[in-house]
Amino acid sequence: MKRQLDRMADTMTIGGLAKAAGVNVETIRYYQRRGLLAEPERPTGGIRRYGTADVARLTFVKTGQRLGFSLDEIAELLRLEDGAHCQEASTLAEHKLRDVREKIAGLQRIERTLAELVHACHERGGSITCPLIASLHEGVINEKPCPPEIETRKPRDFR
Amino acid sequence: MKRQLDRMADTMTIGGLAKAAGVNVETIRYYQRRGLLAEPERPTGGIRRYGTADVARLTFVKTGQRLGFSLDEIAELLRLEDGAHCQEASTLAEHKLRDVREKIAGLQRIERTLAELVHACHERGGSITCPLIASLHEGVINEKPCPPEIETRKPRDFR
DNA sequence: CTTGACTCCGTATCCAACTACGGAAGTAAC
DNA sequence: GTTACTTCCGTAGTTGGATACGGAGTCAAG
Repeated sequence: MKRQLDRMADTMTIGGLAKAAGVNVETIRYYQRRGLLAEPERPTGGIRRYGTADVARLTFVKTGQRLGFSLDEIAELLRLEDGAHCQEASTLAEHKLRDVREKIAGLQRIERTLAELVHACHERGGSITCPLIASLHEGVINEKPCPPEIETRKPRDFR
Repeated sequence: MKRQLDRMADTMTIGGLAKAAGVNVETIRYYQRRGLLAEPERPTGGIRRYGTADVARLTFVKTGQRLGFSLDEIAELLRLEDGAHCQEASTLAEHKLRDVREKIAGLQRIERTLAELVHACHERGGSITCPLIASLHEGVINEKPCPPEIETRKPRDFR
């Protein structure tokens, strides 16, 4: 699918690349530091130029994030980028899928409990205490206290 | 429900309170700094004592967290703790419920896409490229690109 | 009266993924 | 050739919710 476009037009400055990919300049630098994006050579004291391959790279990263992958995981996917490692790549995706499903299940438990409490608050006939507040005191659990705690370390909200 | 227990037995040290409430000592100090838990007076150069009311407070906080409230929101709920503000409290819960539902919806979109990609990876007959990797290049979106971006700021995974 | 466990307190560090800042140097338009 | 924007680069700050550290003080048992 790609032609000699590759070497053709490395014409953008970092600002242009940022605009083209819809990210912040600082984010690009950050990705370079993290090794997610190569830093092109710069012509003796001049300014680096970027091309469509770099836009593609950023698309890859951002898409990965939208799917819930961390930057480290995306780095791994980039290692497998040649397409010859479909097995490994999809295994990674399966792990992620499991994570996502667990997260959904957890949130659904929260949802049920919150919905019940809100409902109870609306229903309460002249009861003195607020059902929500009361439940917080009593330590409402929505059955299943999250067994051995699958510690997913803060994978920031996808954007 | 509460009797004069209140003033009765402020017998625990911070370590005992931590054990009783199932949290770390440092967490208690942290909550004190954040104003979520009062610091009892300490008898001239002595050691502070805590009681059942403090355990209850910690239960309240931890339960709130399990329901997805941030510490700031929990502080707000504590302000409404007297039970006379059921209206306000449940409004807060309704907001949270909306957040949670949005989060679930977002994760479900991710889930669908990931599941499709994993499936495609398994199905692919001799195709050269890995469908997952290809999709990342193409910028897979699972319809609905998250319109004005509801920026929920990192509400750490509930424990 | 010493040992060991705990408390107190302030400050520093962690995680992920950025974002911001400041000074120097390059580049582009007038 | 001056003004105005960028780029480069290193470093520091942000967010939320803790956790860790280190030195000094306290307390109970032996």
